[in-house]
Amino acid sequence: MRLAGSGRIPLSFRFPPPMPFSVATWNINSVRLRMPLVEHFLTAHQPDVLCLQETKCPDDMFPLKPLRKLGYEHIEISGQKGYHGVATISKRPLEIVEKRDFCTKGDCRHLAVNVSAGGKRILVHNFYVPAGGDEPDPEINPKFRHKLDFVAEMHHVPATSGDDHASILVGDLNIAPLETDVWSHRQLLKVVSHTPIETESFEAMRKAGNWVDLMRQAIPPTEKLFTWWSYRSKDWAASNRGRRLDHVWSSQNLSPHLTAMDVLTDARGWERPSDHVPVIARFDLD
DNA sequence: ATGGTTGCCAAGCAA
Repeated sequence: MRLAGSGRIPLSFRFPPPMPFSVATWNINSVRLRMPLVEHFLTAHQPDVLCLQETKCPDDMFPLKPLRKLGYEHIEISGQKGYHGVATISKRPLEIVEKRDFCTKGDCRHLAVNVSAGGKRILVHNFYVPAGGDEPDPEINPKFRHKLDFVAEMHHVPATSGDDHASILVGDLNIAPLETDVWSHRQLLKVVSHTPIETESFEAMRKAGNWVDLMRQAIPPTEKLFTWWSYRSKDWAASNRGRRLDHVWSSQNLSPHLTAMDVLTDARGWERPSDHVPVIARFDLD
């Protein structure tokens, strides 16, 4: 959706003109299988930066060539065979900052890069938080324990900012924090992704890092908003049992510059789709 | 209440 007047100076009077900048996030669920969809998405929507999760692709097999051909010449990857994996793809130069091994399990679930835009250095974190298995009890389910530990460690990822720098955090965070982030709050209270222990730690983590939830800045928390629909549904659109598992956050100094938040729900209906859809945050930077 | 699908890679495991 587009935001109405942001209270700033009208575009037509601004000099120098604002610099558009956009960041997208998408859990692609196998980047090699879905390269045609990635290429279509980049061609149609032209984000400056695309953060992918669940690439399921070793680094030496990552499809660099077709992305470079589309003008995305700057690519940082952190992949492994079969599972997990993140990649950050950009039209603008990237500087790798960190691939952090949260919970020291050797999983490829995080990648941080710097990108310059509008006179600012922007630190972009790309995250793939563990799904956590089925049983929402850390005592009997090690995968849920891992998820809680991972989010606890994310409490120490701050939204660093200043006159000349800012931060963005995106990714599949595998938690739907608000009641309107799931199709039925009541029916999902004991379902991993929406349990109180997860949603409370999630919101505490966001506040501890001084992050702004840009999706909910753009789209009122009273509205249902989903980014994921299970494959285990005959008709995902008709039943619409979705969840908001993918997120876009920024530092406080970037949030006033947000101009649009596009959740590409249609992508769930593309041929051989991911179960997640892309989300694009658009900014006008000074 | 249970099982429903997909992708890895070739049997379950993870989601």
